[in-house]
Amino acid sequence: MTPERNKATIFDVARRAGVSIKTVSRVVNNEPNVRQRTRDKVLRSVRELRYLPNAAARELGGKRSRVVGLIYENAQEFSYLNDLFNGALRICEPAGYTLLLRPLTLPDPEIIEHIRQFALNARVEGFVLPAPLGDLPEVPALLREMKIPFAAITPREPAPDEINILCNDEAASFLLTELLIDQGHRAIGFIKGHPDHGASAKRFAGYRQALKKNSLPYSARLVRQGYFDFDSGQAAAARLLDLPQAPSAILASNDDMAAGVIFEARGRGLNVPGDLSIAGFDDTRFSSRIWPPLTTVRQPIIRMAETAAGLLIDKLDGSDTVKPEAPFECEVVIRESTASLA
Amino acid sequence: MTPERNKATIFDVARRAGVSIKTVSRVVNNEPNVRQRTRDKVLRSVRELRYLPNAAARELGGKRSRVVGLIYENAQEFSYLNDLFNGALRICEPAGYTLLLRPLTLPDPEIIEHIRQFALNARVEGFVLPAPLGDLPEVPALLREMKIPFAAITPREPAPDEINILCNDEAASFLLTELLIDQGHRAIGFIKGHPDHGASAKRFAGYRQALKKNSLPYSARLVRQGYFDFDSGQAAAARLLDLPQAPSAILASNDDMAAGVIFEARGRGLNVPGDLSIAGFDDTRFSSRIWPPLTTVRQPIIRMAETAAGLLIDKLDGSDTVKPEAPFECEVVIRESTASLA
DNA sequence: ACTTTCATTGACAACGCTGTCAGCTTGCTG
DNA sequence: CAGCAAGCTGACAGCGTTGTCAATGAAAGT
Repeated sequence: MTPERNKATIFDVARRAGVSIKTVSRVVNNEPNVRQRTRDKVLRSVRELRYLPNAAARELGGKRSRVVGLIYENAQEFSYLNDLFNGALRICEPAGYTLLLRPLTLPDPEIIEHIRQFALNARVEGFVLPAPLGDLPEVPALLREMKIPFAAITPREPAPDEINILCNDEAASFLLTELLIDQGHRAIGFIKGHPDHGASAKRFAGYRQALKKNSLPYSARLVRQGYFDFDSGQAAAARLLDLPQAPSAILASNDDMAAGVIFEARGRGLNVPGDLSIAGFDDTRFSSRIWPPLTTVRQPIIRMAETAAGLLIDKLDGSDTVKPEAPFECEVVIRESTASLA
Repeated sequence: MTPERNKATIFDVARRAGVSIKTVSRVVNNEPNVRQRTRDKVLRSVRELRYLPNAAARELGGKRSRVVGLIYENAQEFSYLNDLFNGALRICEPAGYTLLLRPLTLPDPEIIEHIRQFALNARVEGFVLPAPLGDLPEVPALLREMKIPFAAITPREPAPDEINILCNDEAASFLLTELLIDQGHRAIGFIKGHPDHGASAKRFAGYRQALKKNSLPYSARLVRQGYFDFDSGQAAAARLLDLPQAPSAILASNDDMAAGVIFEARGRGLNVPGDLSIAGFDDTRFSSRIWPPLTTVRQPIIRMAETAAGLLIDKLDGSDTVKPEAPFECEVVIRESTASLA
């Protein structure tokens, strides 16, 4: 069934270069102890024959599959997943690694078994582990037990000696809240994110800090629990707007929920941002395309995914240097869903 | 680097079952000519040892990689891609196939080379080929030349003897247009989709048919070219609304463009659907979450992807029966962006 | 009972690479 | 100039399957 492929094998290359197959192997794998002249000869031969090592033979002989797994929660924002995948792929492909995706549906009592099976079946050498999976304690635990390295993207509790890609959510939330305060808002509603996501707590913390720094009272009535989805945002907004002293601005912990807030406000005939300012987090594809376009915070997901994949591959390739990365900077994007209090 | 894996090999299974490795191989691969009693013995042994065939050895020995490739245009709607991937994965995984994704950015003069490299590097045995890639003549041509089977999803020109997954876009477009006509609209604007997509022509054809059937005049001024993206939808809407006799309803060839139309209408202070009815195609994740929720058409993408992957795998596994599939039915979803003409 | 036929089974050689280890060169050192 | 370490190279044995083909067993025909 498999169509005809690149026929050249390591033997062909070796014969043409007048060396042994082992030497070709050394050159192809960038191993030391090959004279420069020999190396050149081999490389020329490789080029001329368009030699491509057979991955199956490589794995069988060498015990390395060069497969990186990306597991993710299926309910995640598509644009987040897309950025994640594209970023990781951009690194894996040129490095000769295969990137394999595996969606997971939460909550899932058998999630551990699913991941284990995936790792075994696909012979995954290392995982990219985006939020919120890195926040479930059992997932990192499983990978440690299986001795499979992973790069966690925005985990709640970054483990030292492991690869962690962080982002200063808290600072961004602080800035966004201050923006609203600067615009004159005093009663600022806040919709929390899903409690299983590490980011939720950080975003909430930034909100509280900004209130404190600006000597505004914190009122629990102005804070509602949401779950990162549109519906929970809408429901939370409904309850906030029903308040006797309704907020003049609402900060939602992501854009999906912020869209829900806009939806609810519109349904009540409220003018956004005239009657209600709304801001979110994430800057998804639609954030700039709903009416009004959303003030939000953008994470450099693509670069974060690239870095995650890059560090992971370094580790798989045997580099022992564990350089802790500085957190990535979020960017506040100001659009038309927020305005000064008249 | 590779962590310890399932250690049992075919030899272990064979020894335990008291047969030769070849017999185990036959059983595992569902080959004929094994007595039922022997088969049972082997299967029990497989279960007890939790035997999992080593994919690398399998490929090396047998020339079959069991890799299915899914190439797609990176600019596609995320929810479309997500459904595509999830549908295909749902079939591939249990069938023992690996599903590999490869985004492509259009236009790309080297697209052929990119696909060729991907097919070679990843040893892809068969492709799932969603629109609009199946509509570029060179892509199917390349795959035919490489003798790699593929399943085309909604191709413009379905080739006989190949796997084609179709959908009655035209009929759906017809229904949607008639819906607007029934609501009393007479001047109905239409925004065409990207000319490289086969679906664009079909959706336009359905629109024209509905006008004709209802004896409404066709006016080229009411038709604008779009490119399936938000901005082109907004721009087209601007020109339609600038018309001396502006339409009272606009049908956009997808929801992204319809969102652009809503955006433009809002910017002009128009009330949707009071002053302008708007409908789209695709029912993306946000179609029901913008204000007002969009009347649109939903394709059963997941089922289409499942069918595509299923038929492709059947073919790869050597089934020769080429059963032509009936087109999938689209579903018109009526929401609040359309209303009767006052 | 004696072929003949076909279903069933097994022995063994690929498949294309990497790991191991031994052997051959160099270039120094004393 | 012998002696030795380090650099370089190659021979060869796996790795865990599947493909091929020969051997065996059972059923059927004469």
